[in-house]
Parts: sequence; structure tokens; C-alpha cells
Amino acid sequence: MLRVNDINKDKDRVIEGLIKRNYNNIGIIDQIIELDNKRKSLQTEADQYQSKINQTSRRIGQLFKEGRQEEAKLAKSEVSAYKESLKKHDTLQKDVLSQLEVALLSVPNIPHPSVIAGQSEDDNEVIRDWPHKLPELEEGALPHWELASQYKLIDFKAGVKITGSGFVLYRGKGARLERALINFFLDEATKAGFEEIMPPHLVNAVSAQATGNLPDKEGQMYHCVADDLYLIPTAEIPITNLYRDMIVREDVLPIKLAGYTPCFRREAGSYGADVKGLNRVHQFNKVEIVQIAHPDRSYQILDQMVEYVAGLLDKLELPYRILRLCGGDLGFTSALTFDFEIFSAAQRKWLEVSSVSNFETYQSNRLKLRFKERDGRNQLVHTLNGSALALARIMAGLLENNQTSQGIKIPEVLQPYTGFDIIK
RNA sequence: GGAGGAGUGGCAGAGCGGUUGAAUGCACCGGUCUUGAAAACCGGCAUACUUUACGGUAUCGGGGGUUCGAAUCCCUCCUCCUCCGCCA
Repeated sequence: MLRVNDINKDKDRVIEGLIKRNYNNIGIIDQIIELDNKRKSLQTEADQYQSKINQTSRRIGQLFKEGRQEEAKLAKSEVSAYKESLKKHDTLQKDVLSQLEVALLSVPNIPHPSVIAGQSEDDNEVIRDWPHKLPELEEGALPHWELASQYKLIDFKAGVKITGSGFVLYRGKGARLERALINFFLDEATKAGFEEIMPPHLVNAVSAQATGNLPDKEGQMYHCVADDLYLIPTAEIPITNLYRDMIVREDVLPIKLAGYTPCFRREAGSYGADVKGLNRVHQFNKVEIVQIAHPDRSYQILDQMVEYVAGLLDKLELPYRILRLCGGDLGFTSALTFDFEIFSAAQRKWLEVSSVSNFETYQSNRLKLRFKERDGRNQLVHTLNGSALALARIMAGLLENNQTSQGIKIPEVLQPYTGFDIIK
């Protein structure tokens, strides 16, 4: 959520940013400013009434002590008149406040200056392409869903039977490889100085709203209605909310957290080749890295996170490219996002495996996550996060790219985790 | 699930229906002293909204109520603790 003060101060920049996103309801900015002005004047008037009530009440106490009953009685009626007016104000104010909140929640983050306008994912900029020749597979190479079935690594039918389409069941060496990847990613994160977190997999509405997933992603999350809890679509929600409503000391920044969780996404509206095999599933495993950073250093940290993710893909020997998302494709809460795509050689397709973003103060404003500066003032932190990495598609890439006539080769870094170097 | 108890500032811990945003201690910051440190002493130290400023308002788990006035009384929800039951 943007701060009203920032909108007020930088109205032109905000509007410019919204245009970059193809955001069509620009008028809302003026509405917000107007609502906030209304809020202020109502607040001031209400405060004045309250102040009079407080003053008079204190006087009544004094009068009673002095035994001046008559005067006290008079003062009492005075107070009830003020209370009448105050009540009227309160209803007005509540109404304005909720309108303001709804309006603010509907405004996305302002893109970083480096973000180009663009309409859709087709306009994303490739900022680092794969420098080598893309892998060419031999005649008869199979897509991962056929490999997974042939080597009995994943039972797609079982997932459908047990739950429904989009849910998969890993078994045998497939399950082992999946677990190896999780452990590898967690160990790498630990080595890089991230504290490992194992959070709850369901969150309440307050948490989902604090990270901006509600109301934006309402229909994309699984909702347990009986308890009003949401299955997490990413570990970002519980991990970031760990620091909700906190004021931290400046010297603890940056806070580096990493966690593995399954991620649940309804993916309503997806269809066709996109959802084949592991390309898009309703439940997948992911290790997420989160940083809570000083505003002055957040973009430097974003770059570090990008390099960290690139390093993981290097170690897994997967061909990849990095994209800077254009305004039209940028997530609601993000100011700048880099996507990582691996090349899945049998499908001849680029698959998104990571998204690394800086949210600046968009989340921290909602989270009320601040740090205390040396001079004692409180300032909002910047929050960042990235997938490191999303497993299902990594699995797809590994299976396809490493298939040989002898079997599927396991990258060297994973072998200590799998206990085998080839799947036959 | 049943019975009882409790939720106050970063922490600990007072708190009477009426100048209580809240005693006190610890922690923290600044200063005096000291060659330096410790100790001692002095001062500062919640958050938010609002105001050019003085100031005003709100917040003692959340919400509602009683009252001229509520941290203090009542209702309700949440959380934690103790005991019993059940159970990975």
C-alpha cells in the first residue's frame, strides 16, 4: 500500500508510474487526495469536540469535589451536547476512512525508473541472455512428463485420483530428487547467510493483506472458509509477516530469511500446453529468500539476490536467461522484478523458475515494519524476496536437458543429496 | 473438549473510576566525573493522526457498552498459562 503522504507529495511521479503499468483508473489518485483532506478536517473537528469533552469532564470532577452540585449538573448537559455532535462526526469519519482504505488498496506499487512501459510479458526485456548455444537434444528426446512416467518418478494420474488435476505425486527416485533439490537450496541459502524458517502453511487474512496478496490475489489462493485461513501461494507471506508490526534497530538490517514451503495456487483460467506436466501445477515446492533492508541499500541487495539465484542455476548447469519485467507484467506490489527462465530443451520452451523483486515500502507500510534510525526517528524498511528456487519447473528442466541414452544424469552438486548420479 | 487464572511501555512490574501516557526497576541514548572503563550522579527515552508552531486527539490484547469521566466496572472475541480429558 502506498502512503497517502507520498501520493500527495509526488502525485506526478505516481501517475506516471501507473500509466507505465497500463493502470486505467488514474482518477483514483485525485479521489484519494480528496478523501484524505476530508479525513483530516473531520479528524481535526472531532478532536476539538473530544478535547472539550475531556476538559469539561475534568471540571465536573473538580466541581463535585468542591460540592458545587448545581454547576456540575449544568456542565453535564454541556458534555452531552458535545457528545451528540461527536457521534455524528464519527459515522462520517468511519465512512471516509473505509473509502480511503479501499481506494489505497486498489493502487499498485510505482515501478522503478528502469522499468519500461510495455503491455504484456512479450515486452519484458531480456537483460542477460544465455551466452552459449542452447542445448540441442538428440532425435527422440522426450518431454519431462514422458520421462517422469517412463522412469516412474512422477505419477500424474495418482495426483488426479487423490486430489484433482494439477496435483502430482512424486515417487521413488523422483521423490528423492525433489527432496534433494529442497535440501540443496536450503543449504545454499544457509551458506549465503540466510536464517532458515519453517513457517505455517496457512495464513490469516491480515497476513495475506499485509504482503499485498489480498485483495489483489483473492481468487488465486485456496481459502479455508470454515476457519477463514488461506493456503499460502508462496512462503513470502508467512516469512515476511514474521516482522509485521515491528520496529527493529537499524543495525540488525539487512534481515535475511529463507524458507521452504509447498505453494498452493488455484491458477484459475490456465489451460492448454502451459499446464502440461509440471509446467503449471496447483501445488509445488519452493525455497523462498526474503530480505528486510535499509532503503538506501535495497537496490544493491536486489542485485545481490539476482546474482545469488544465477549462481544456483549455474551450479545446476541449467541454461537460463534473466528478464526485467515491463510495467504491464510487473506484479501488483513490486517496484522492480527480475524473472529467471530456464530453457527446457525437449519442449523448446523457456520456463519461469524465479522472480526476484524489490517492494520498497509498499509492503512495509502495510506491515508496519520500520527501523529506528540513529537519531531516533522511525522509517519504513524496504522488503525484497525471490524464489531460490521454484522446484517443479527445475525438475522439468533437469529431466529434459539431462536425458541421455543411458538415463537421466544428475548434476554433480545434487549427487551428495540424491545418493545416485543417474536415473536409469 | 471441560474447569480456573491472566493479558499494562523494549523487558520486568505498580496502578485507587477523575490533571495517569501511565509509578518503580532494568535495558538503551546523551552528559558530568575518570588517563580509559566501571561505579555514582544529572538529563532523555512509546506509537499514530493533526498543527507553521504552542498545542490537541487516540492507543494499557481486539471490539462494543455503562458513566459527565474508564487501564480501572460490564459484555464479547482473541491469545497465553494451570488442571482434567483426548491424541500424532
